[in-house]
Amino acid sequence: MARNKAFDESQVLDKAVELFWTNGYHSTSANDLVDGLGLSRSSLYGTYGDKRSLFIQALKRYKHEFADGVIKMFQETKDVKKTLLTVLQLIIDQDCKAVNPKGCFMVNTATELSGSDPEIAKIIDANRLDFENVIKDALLLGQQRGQISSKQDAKALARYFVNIFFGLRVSIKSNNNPKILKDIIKVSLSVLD
Amino acid sequence: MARNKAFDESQVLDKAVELFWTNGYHSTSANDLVDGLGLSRSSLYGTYGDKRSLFIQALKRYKHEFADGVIKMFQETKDVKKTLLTVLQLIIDQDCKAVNPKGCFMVNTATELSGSDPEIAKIIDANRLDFENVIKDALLLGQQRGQISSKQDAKALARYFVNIFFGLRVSIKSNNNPKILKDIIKVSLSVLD
DNA sequence: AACTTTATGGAACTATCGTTCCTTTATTAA
DNA sequence: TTAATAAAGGAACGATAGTTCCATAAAGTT
Repeated sequence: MARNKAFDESQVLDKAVELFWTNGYHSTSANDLVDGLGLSRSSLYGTYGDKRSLFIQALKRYKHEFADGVIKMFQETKDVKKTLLTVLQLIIDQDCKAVNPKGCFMVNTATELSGSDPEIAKIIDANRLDFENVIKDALLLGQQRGQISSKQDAKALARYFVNIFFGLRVSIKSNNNPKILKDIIKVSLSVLD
Repeated sequence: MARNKAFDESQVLDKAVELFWTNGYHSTSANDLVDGLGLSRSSLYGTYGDKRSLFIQALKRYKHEFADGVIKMFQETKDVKKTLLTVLQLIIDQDCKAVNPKGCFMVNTATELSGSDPEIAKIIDANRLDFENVIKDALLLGQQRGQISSKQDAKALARYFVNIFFGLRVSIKSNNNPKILKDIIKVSLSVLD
């Protein structure tokens, strides 16, 4: 019937994630997208809609590509403290190697757009809640098994750990000194003892 | 010799803090500044230089107006745990009342510009270090007095608390539900027991 | 092969970006 | 009161923003 697209739609979306993640929404121009994604204006707008729409698609893809993997780790955990350490270590490793760390796409977007775009704020808080819930379940299991202290409420602990993640993502942006980050992780996990 | 300015230079800078704090750097246009500050383009550029220069002046003013007050609280503290609670409560109160919470100007700027502007990243990390140091001293004093546990290193604890602050500022941006924030604070402070 | 449909390339549009410049107005020292 | 200096107002600048449109190219259907 008609001509085929000359690009892989989801592959291009990955590049969009990269661009928006690195530079944020407002600092990524339509020209940057055309150059970075390697397709023409018409294909861009024809396939993904306008800039904001593409951004939202990229944000959702980020959730599936990165956040969901971490969520799975908590769902399948045998030792929640170990998993928390692994995830925290993962966050650090990702950005400590980098020359200028990207941080977390969700966190970056929260500070840039949550105040002005309620739809985007909703996506971000839904992601936050997913983490809260899965970590809560993992902590509950750990408490039942006696692997971690039961002194504190699992839900409160889960909220606390999500907050730790958020903080680390910010800390890393202006100072990715591993020593500082190691200190933070060590103290953060001590609430489980 | 010459005509006087028709505006209070530091009062206008306060308005600039408000604008950049609320909307960020890229989302605050030159027109927004002209409208919001209430002075003409020529006065704006003549007095503060270009947009980036004004932004940096606003960021530094924010530090003096807001951060320095908190720093003083730690310097004069008699009970570091109580002061930490007060400050955390202060952060929450500021943004829980608001319709769309502004978060922290430093944190917002870290995620928006630290990756692309090293000079600004330096200002932000200097601020972070100021907090780390003053909280560390306060914690040391608390440990010497036996008011808080000495199980953990004061410097590591201080780094941890700065990270908690950062996290809260992000958490608030997309969900300023006080219950969540209360949970976070409660668990966060438990490391001092 | 003709027709229909969609993708592509790129020119072009309006609006807005940050900034500059010039004229007019005000102030104060001489 | 005049000369010197700086502030204010606002038009205007070139550059870039995001987006649309149209002519052309390609692919599948009949």
